[in-house]
Amino acid sequence: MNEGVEWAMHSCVNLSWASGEAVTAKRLAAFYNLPTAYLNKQLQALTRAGILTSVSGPKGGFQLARDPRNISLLDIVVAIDGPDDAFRCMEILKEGPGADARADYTKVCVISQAMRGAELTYRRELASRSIADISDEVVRLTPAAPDNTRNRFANLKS
Amino acid sequence: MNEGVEWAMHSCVNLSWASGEAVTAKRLAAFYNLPTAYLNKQLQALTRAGILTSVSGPKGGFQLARDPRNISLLDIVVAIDGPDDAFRCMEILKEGPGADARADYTKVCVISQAMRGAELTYRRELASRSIADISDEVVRLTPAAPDNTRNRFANLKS
DNA sequence: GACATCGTACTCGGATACTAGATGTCCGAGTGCTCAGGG
DNA sequence: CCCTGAGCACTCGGACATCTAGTATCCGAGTACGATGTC
Repeated sequence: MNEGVEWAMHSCVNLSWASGEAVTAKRLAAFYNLPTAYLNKQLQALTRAGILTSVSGPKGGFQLARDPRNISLLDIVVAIDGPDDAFRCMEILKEGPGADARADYTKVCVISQAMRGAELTYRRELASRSIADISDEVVRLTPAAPDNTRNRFANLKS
Repeated sequence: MNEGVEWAMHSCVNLSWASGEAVTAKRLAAFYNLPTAYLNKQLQALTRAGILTSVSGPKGGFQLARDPRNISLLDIVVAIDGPDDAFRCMEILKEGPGADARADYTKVCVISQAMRGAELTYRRELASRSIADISDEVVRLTPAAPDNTRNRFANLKS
């Protein structure tokens, strides 16, 4: 899995604490000491997926496009890592004996079904957790986190 | 995910129908028109993982090392794709404000927890399905499959 | 005729190239602020 | 003093290198069969 997924999730949580202000890729990257240009690339992907909105120019930056409750972890994974399943059925059964060239072995093959089923539970789990859930849990553990984040962003403004 | 996982699973199911005879990588590859040497590499990985046993020389080949009921799909995924989770927590929080260098953010980070939880359900699902389960299901749908496979192997003996 | 030994053919095993995708970087496109100039 | 417009500084956006890991291949190690020669 793409490493940018982790960056994107943390950045989205931080953005949920930015109280509506646009935050630049530069500051988001400085927060965790990440390469700015590469993080920017991931943020672009989130923007294309409709998770973030972006504004160019001075006072520009990124912010969440919708309520954090409506942004699931799956949304982020799909945006960064693509919609394809990890297990790709290449339909090798079509080369085997008694194969039906018209059949869709992605659906018919029992192994493909089992793998798809497992990935489905995985995705359901990720779809059931939103950025807001993550934020709430973090706040429960360390209530000062949002303020710390805002202060950090303020200090990075120099 | 490594493409060899699919090959390995189909080959294990076929081996479960080989009635104890060793099958060469050459024949297993010819079955689905796969590159022999590369499939051999995957079979080696299965052997190292203790899923298959291998014998060199004439009348050599591969066979299942244990009862198909005790070979889960997860075993195969781990053998081919490695034991690492897809999501690797790089502990970027250690670069953030108020970080504790001694803490293990793989365990502490809420995002890491959520991702690990999702992958856990995924692995549980795969661990609950054995090669024997797959075989049974295939036989239920097409009872002639094992015989077809044995015949195919016999015809490939030339 | 029977046995032992050598040779041979066949298969697994790991070391070695090749290639695609992830990682990382750079420059152009777009936008709001600032400041100068004129009314 | 206020308004207008051009310049500028800053940021996003996508095109361009680099590098790891998956893909593919080849040759050596190991083993059983069979042929051959001898007793």
